[in-house]
Amino acid sequence: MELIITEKDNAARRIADILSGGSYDSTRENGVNVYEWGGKRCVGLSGHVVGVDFPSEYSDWRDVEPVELIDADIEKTATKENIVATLRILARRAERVAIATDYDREGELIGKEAYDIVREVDEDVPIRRVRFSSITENEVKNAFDEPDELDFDLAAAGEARQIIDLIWGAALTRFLSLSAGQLGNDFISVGRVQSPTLKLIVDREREIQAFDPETYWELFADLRQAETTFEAQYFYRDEDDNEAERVWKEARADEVYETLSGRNAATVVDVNRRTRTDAPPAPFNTTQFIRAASAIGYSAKRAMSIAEDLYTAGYITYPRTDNTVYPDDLDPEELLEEFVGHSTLGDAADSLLEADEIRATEGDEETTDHPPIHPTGEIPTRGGDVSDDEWEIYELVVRRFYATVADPAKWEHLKVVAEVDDVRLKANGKRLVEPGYHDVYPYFNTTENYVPDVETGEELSIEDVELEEKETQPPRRYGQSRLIETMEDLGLGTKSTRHNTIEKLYDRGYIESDPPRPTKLAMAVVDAAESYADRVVSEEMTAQLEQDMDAIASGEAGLEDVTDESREMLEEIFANLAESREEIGDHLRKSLKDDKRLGPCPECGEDLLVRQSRHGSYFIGCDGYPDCENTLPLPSTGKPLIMDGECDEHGLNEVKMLAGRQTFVHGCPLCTADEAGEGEILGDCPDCGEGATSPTSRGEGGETAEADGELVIKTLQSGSRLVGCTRYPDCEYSLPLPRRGEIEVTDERCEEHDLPELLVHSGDEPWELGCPICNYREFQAREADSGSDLESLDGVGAKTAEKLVDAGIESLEDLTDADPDAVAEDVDGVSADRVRSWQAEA
DNA sequence: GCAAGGTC
Repeated sequence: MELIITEKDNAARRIADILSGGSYDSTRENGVNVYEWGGKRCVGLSGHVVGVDFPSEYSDWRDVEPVELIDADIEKTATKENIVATLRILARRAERVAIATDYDREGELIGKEAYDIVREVDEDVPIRRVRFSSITENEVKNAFDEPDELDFDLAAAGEARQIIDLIWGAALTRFLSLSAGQLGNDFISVGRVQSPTLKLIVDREREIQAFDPETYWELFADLRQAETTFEAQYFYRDEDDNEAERVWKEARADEVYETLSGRNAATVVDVNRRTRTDAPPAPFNTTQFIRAASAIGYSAKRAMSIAEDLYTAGYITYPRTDNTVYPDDLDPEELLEEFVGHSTLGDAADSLLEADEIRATEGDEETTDHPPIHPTGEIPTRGGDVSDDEWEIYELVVRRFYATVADPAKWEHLKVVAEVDDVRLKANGKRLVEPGYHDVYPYFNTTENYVPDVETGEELSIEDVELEEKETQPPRRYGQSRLIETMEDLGLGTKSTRHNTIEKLYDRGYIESDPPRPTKLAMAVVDAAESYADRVVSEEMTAQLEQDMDAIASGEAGLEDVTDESREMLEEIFANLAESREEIGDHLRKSLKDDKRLGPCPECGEDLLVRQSRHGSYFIGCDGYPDCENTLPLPSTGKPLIMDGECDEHGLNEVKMLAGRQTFVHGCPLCTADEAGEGEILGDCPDCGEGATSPTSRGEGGETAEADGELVIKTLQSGSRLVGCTRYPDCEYSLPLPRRGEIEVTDERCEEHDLPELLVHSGDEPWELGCPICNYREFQAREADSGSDLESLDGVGAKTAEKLVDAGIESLEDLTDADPDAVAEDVDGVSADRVRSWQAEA
């Protein structure tokens, strides 16, 4: 029997299909799929099935000095025991083995791990390596016709990385955790990838904190030609012909304002027209996919999770790839034909097929493991096979593929300069004269700015002059997708790990909110690392490791050379660290407290801190405990986040409760503690409260407890409100509330649902909303209707429409009336420019 | 209960 081993089940099935001509049988052993046909068995691993770790005598953090880990043995142990067991059984019966893991460095290491498992049970069976850059009939058959040998040097390069990452990560993580007394769940982690990533965020925050805003002025004038007016901006040109719009001296700004206001016409002195070609984008790699998904409102984690589901279901190709060049075997024309006749994606495919020649764009990176992300041609049904969110992501992938085979777009730029005495005004017009790929890929901003045709010498009347005082802005925080792009540029992490690394920073309490902001703890960890172990917060460590791995792979260096040198460097770091252990610990402990501090305790003046009870629920307690027993309650939904804003009355920071889509602002905990309405318990949750029968599991160990959900009024981050369950996200029961007006909880109770009747104060007369459940049906009808016409806009799907509705924009009419900047502020992932383009469309 | 890298 010949045994074929692949990196994942999906690849095993496809290879079996190709080599067997579709005639394979599949069985399951230990929960692992095995595909068999004519004397062959094919089994898929699940990535790494063994992992490196220290022997068990090193596992108690308090018993082992972290420095001892540097020279500790490192063992390989099975992490996927069922797969390893299956592999052993199959290997015993194999006469030949072919390793067909992914064609990249990590794939070679995973192949070597399989090799070692096979060798344990059979010293002699021939083991070959097959390499192919895509799973297609040609490539796979050729690879199996000419099998190669495993590249042990390349695998050793990967092993060196494993060893170095483990030693540095574990030793430094334990050191910091022990120094601050943070053991158990709240340990303080450090790593080759996570720490430089955290430093990016921390450095940006430092710039923001050090930023000193400067005042400047900008001047605008509306110019009119016949019936059309357009906006022009004052600018000056320095000796080097650099143009600048910002005026730094108030006197000069006033002077220009006087000149413009005192005159009623400007003379056109220059008209400049040019066309610009706007090339279609390259195929999607993971990073660019995440970026595009984030522009339509998906977090990196959510985008990847949906892409993985779409891949598993067979609708798109493998979502973890660096490749931006389609392989030769992808025939774009054939793939386009799959979409012909489709209700929403068909027309675009038709129009693309009309071209004389279909050629795809190419990016800079061509790799051998997986193709760029593209649709497979298998099309799901919206609302049936896939949810609205999944469809939105699927459509993005399809349309990106369309864009890569579409024509470039053409813009016409028109720059007009007009003068009033020595004051120059400029208007930049742009028109999309040939939409090209924008027709099939509506995710980019295509806002036009209309400036009429004017001629040199023409007189334009000045309609309106504005002088605006502005301030320079600090640099912006990294958004998740920008962070992932920067990581890629710096070589940090891989296509498969970057988004996980960011999640890890959230989990460790290093960053909060979105875009991520560093906690005090994060600042302290980066401080400490910069002072004592600069390497581990620098991208240099990865760059050096890459070089070392290349040296191992090419045979110029041995694994031991590289790991020994790395161990020596870490020894030196520990020699310096030892004396400063207490100092570092104090700084970390202080920062941990700063992250929890709300302000002075009204009873004793010590600090009020966010604390967690033994059961896991959050409350506010005094640092003076046990002398001061003052406490304040917090809502039971979500995780508290301390905001910058302070309550004028009590001097305490306001609190926001983070709970995904049900995130809401709780406010000053002292004000809200005795305030009626907000946070007040209305009654038991019909889904999971007392009286509801379904027992729900919670807490550690998964023991079941009596359900105890209660309904409260929440104000979400977006400002909209709802009646939701305190056990969200475990219980998602919710009832809608009107967007406007103050809600009063009355003493009347609905007999049927045992909930209070609600009164809404908006306008002159309060109106009775009544029992929120009784009103649900009416609301449902209203909500179902609202927002639906928004989806007619280019690039607005259910998800975006929902977010617009949350922000108070329920119809095209609302959208037209809205201020684009305010909308961009309120709605994640929507830019003011995009709003303007919708307004133009509406 | 440490890392980073696969995969789900």
